[in-house]
Amino acid sequence: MSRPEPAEVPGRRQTRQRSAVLALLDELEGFRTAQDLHALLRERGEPVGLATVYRALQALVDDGLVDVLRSEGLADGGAAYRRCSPVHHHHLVCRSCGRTVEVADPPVERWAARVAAEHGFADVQHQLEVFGTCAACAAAR
Amino acid sequence: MSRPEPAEVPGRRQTRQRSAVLALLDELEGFRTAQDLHALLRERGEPVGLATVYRALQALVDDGLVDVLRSEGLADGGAAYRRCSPVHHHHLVCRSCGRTVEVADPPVERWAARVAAEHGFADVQHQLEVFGTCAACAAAR
DNA sequence: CCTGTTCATGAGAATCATTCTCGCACGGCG
DNA sequence: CGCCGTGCGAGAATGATTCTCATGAACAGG
Repeated sequence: MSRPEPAEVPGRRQTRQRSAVLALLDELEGFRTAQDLHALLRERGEPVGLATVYRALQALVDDGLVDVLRSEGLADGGAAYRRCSPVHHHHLVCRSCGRTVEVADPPVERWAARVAAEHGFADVQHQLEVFGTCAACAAAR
Repeated sequence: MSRPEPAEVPGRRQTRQRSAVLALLDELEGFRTAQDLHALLRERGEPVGLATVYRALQALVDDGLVDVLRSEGLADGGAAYRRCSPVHHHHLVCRSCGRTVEVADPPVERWAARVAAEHGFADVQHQLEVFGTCAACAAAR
């Protein structure tokens, strides 16, 4: 109950671990699981606790700096994270190599809002992910 | 209103438990978790093992008779299942009561295919879910 | 209808990702 | 410089899903 700042970004403390997580995400191109990121950090000689990685990722998601993916497009049971631009967008993800392209789509935004309104739904939000096999992976196969 | 003749798939045995799961799903309108369905079945006096519910649901998903939802729009950590029409469609889900409306959207289909093609992606598939608060729930609040 | 083979079932254990607990260390500010 | 509160880390706890394996039911052939 001693929470000074509710939903705003309270001055997140700058720590070595948090910076390391963000820096790592900046270098990676596809979605990675928390466990994955944790393993990568240790390999790099950045000892970070697993719980800390989860905490950092949640904070980053809350701050809108990272996107999370829970679809079955990847391995089951694991949420995947990726550094993203803060503006609303969707993802085109390679099923095979995980490479991701951010795409915007104004028409879908409008469509979602309209359809929701037609059915009496308010406070609308939506999720759209497109999966496929990228050119490189298709060629390799 | 709907034919009581579920698509029987070769190699799939018809058992009391499997029928019970499918019958239950036919009556429910929203997405339910596996644990939820398990509890409901026991209440109805249909003793079914939890593992069996999971197996039945997976089989139904494989056969395309049931849709699965893994988004964070609902209860945390749990996949939700729902009886669905076999044709491609998307869902408009009430965040509060779980009521679901199936919606079709040809424009999005075309858009997804086009965007994927532009980036060299093949074998495309997509997922789109819209969450909101339905009229009834908004009024109740 | 009867019987054998095979696959499904069920109870509980195992697995796996994620979250929580709690004592300790460190960042930031006075 | 020293305090206060937040972040950290290791391991335990949680909770959903999957696996194991002995038993029983479903279908096919006789």
